[in-house]
Amino acid sequence: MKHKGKATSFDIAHYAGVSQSTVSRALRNSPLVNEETRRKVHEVAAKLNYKVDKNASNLRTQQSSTLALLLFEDPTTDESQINPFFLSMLGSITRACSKEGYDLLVSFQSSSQDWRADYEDSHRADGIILLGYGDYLDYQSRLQQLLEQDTKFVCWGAKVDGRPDLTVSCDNYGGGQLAAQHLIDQKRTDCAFIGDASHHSPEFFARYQGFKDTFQAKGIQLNERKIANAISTEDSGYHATKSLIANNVHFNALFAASDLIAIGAIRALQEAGIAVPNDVRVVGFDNIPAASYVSPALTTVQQNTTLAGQMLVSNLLSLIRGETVESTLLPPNLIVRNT
Amino acid sequence: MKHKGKATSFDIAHYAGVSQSTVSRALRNSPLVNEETRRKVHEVAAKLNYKVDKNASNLRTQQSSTLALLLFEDPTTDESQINPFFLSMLGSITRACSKEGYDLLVSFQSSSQDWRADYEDSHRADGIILLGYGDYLDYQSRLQQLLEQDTKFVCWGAKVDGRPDLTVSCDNYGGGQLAAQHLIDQKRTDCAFIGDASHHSPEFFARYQGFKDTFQAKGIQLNERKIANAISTEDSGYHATKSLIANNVHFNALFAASDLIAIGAIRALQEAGIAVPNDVRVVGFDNIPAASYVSPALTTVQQNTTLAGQMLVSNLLSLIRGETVESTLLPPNLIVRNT
DNA sequence: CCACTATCTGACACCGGTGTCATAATGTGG
DNA sequence: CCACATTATGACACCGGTGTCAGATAGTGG
Repeated sequence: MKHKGKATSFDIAHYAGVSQSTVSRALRNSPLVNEETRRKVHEVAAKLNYKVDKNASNLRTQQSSTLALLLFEDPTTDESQINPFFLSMLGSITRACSKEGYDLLVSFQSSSQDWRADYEDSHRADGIILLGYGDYLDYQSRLQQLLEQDTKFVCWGAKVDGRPDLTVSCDNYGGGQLAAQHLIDQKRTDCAFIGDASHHSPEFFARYQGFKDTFQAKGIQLNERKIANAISTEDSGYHATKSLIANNVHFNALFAASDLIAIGAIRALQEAGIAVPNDVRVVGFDNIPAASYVSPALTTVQQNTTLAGQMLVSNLLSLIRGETVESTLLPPNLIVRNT
Repeated sequence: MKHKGKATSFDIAHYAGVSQSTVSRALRNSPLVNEETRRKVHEVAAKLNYKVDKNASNLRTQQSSTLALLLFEDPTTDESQINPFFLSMLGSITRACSKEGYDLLVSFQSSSQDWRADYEDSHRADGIILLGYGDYLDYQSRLQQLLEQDTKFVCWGAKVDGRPDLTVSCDNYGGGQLAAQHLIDQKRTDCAFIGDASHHSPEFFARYQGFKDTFQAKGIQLNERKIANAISTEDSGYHATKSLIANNVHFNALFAASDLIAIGAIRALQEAGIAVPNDVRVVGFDNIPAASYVSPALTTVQQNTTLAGQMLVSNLLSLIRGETVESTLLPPNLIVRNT
């Protein structure tokens, strides 16, 4: 009775005394099959622990009920740590996929050469989610390529003018405004910014713009000298802040383009004997888990990762179904803690 | 010239003026095909942006070059947060997979009913990695089922006697010893333990045993009243510690079964006006990213997640290839910080 | 009782590759 | 020049499902 290898629909057909076609229909609950027959087939299938071969099924139907997630990070990041913000996005995307009945293929783009966006071409996935800060290598030209190949994909991250790709992102500009308004309310108007004030990372740039513009609207100009560049790591934030301090730059508030940067900045400040929040108030961005654990607990702009994951998945599925979808901008949220 | 839909090997064959069989061979660099022909085929394939259809290929070869990762957490955990330790394992597993040329399917087991370990049965994956603390629902009986179905899988977590599954885990017992020895060296022998001292979670239990036995070897008996149960969340650690304090339990050291618990415990201690590390020294377990960011920085037992991910993948691949593999025990590592 | 419809089932082509086998073309030694 | 090995290629079955079509059976109305 025990076969070598897995049971196929032919085995079920044999034991249930029907044709293989009927087995296939019965298992997918086609209305064409008699109630009695369906019961019988299901029963035999359960007994033989039969599972539909997804490869055969996908091959025939030309779709995979699978999405692919491409996760890429700043190439200068060492390989041991992954930005916790992306990890929590990963978690919410996984959950959203499974809620929609899709599987998720995950892939890191750790080195430049293995840009593996061919999941759709090879019929492994019906669509692709791109997750990462958009300053990765020749990101732009690669997106262009995907568009030309008519690959279905959604990007996490800032919408860039003139790029017709579908994106889901946090309102980074609005988040910068929130941070600025909070500091203004606290009467801290002598601000430093740590992140990337150039166009290099569209997300960081938008955060900076919203921040700067809000101050400007109050007649306050941000001082160029109080801007330091950093990528999104604790270490980078630490060193950027240290160099500000070493250059005798003074400020009573600091806006960091990400929580990791903020955490590094706080460490640098504390080492220099500068009290947080008394001497310098700090606002971060992302609301990563660690933000609430550090002490003092970090005030930060929250990105709703659960919603973001759901929107990425549902927008992508709409796109795949051929519906017209608009890029989505999610409202950020200020979490006031102790910095 | 532009086809509707993706190009197939027949299209390549047509344009290259050879048979489809030859295309297939040429693209897989079979030695049977002439150098000149191979070049020509590759050239046409590149021009048409051809990618092998993985479904067809997998169907024929009966393997998928894909592994599946089942991530399950304590069912009481709310769905928004995922244990950061598992996230970093996820990261290292993803990297290890891609290094081996395998893709990774990720799935959360958030609710009880959707135990989807059928990735192998449905030929979606060649093997399965199970990741989670082993107190998930009727975990044991489900493993038994996988074994009976001859599914290829590896578990992260404690090796349980009499269970013939392949595991990779940290030496939790040894980790408990490290923590104990460290506290003894610091002359802190009045210890509390927060975690799970029952057999419920084999990992936590082993950590507790190693800890307890080391003290016992020095003639010190752990006081039952100083043990509090907690699952691996910050909140649970916080409440467990709070209840110890409320019950007037005194101690000058605390061993937490995980970093999240330790972070929650520190919060409870600090709120109660108990200084860390002066009044109570704290040792955690896992070395999650946040451990180094909290203040005071957490002393903890590190699990080498990079190595763990590599071992899980390589052991699973060995198992799939039919080689005999032994369960692996990874050495833990004490990271002394400021608690 | 026949014509016609509704319901159910089986035969068969097909998805796009891979592997086997037969065969053609070329080369080598006696 | 023939026997034989070597190399390169095409024809074809096959993986395990899904969808289409034709046909069998039962049911209904005139």
